[in-house]
Amino acid sequence: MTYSIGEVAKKFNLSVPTLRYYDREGLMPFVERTTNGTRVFQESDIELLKIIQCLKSSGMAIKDIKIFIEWCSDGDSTLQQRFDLFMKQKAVVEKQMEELNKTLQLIEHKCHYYQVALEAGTEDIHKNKKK
Amino acid sequence: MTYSIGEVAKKFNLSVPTLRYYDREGLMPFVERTTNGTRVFQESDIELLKIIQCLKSSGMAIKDIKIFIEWCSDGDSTLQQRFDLFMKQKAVVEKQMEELNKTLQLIEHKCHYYQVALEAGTEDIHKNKKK
DNA sequence: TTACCCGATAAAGCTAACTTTAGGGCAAGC
DNA sequence: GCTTGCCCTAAAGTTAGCTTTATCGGGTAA
Repeated sequence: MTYSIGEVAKKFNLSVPTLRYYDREGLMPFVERTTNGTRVFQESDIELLKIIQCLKSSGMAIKDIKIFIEWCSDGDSTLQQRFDLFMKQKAVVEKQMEELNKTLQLIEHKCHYYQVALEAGTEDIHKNKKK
Repeated sequence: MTYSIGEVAKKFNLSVPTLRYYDREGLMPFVERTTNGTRVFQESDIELLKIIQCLKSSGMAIKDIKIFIEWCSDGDSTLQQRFDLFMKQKAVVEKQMEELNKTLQLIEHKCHYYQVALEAGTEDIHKNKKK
C-alpha cells in the first residue's frame, strides 16, 4: 500500500504544502519518487510521520527533529542518542503536563470566581470578602 | 509595595523589553507612571500579570488576552463574557492535556523500543519480532 | 483535444512574539 | 562633574513555521 502526498495530507490533517515544506527541511528523506518526481509514501513513511507529529506536539523544533531523522538514517550507531532523545523528551512532556496542570487550576479558580460574581451581579462580592 | 519594570521582569522571568512589548500591545493599561514616565507596578498589576501568564501558557494569543483585559476595564457588564472565556479556556487546556498524554505514551513506547534495541545492540531485534 | 485534476518547484509573503538597536533622561555615588 | 545603572521610546530586525503565488508537467474523461 502506497499513498500520494494528498492522501497523506488528509490522513494527518496537514496541508500538502506543509508536507512538502517538511520534506524540504529534511524530515522525509526516505520518501521515494516516481520517474517524473511524484512522491510515493510507503507504510514505513507513515509510521515515521507519526513519530514526527509526536515530537512536534511535544514542542520539538523542526531542525531538531531533522537531527533525529538523520540519526535514523545512520543506523545502529546512533541508538544511544535516539534513546537519550526520547528520555529527554519524556521529561520535557512531563514538565509540560505539570505546568498545564497549574494553568488548569488557575483557570478553574477563575471560573469559580466569575461564577460567584455572576450570581452576585458584581465583581465587588470578592473585594468585600477579602476585607 | 510597588515594583519597577526590572523587578517585575525578574519576578516573572521575563525580559524587560517583553514587558514593555506587552504594555504596547495593550495588556497592561492599568500600570501607573511617575511624572517622568517610569512605570510603577502595584500589587494588583502583579495579580493581573499572573492571569496573563496563565492565559498565555494555555496558548491564548496576545490580541485575545488584550480583549479580556478590555473586558476587565469595562466592569460588571462583561462578567458573562469573562466567565465564558475561562470556561472555554478550561476546555482548551483539558484537550491539550489529552493530546499531551497521547504524546507521552508514544514517547514512552519509543523509550522502551530503544531500550530493547540498545540491549540487543541492534534495531533489527524489532524487525525480527514483528515477522 | 481541451479541460481539469493532481503532482512538482522556486521564491516571495505572512504572522506572532519577541529582541535588538539607537537614541535619550534622571539620580546616586565617587 | 562624570560614570554607572536604571528607566524611557521608536523603529527595525529576527525566527519559526507555514502559506501563497507563479509556473510548469502528466494523466484521464468528455
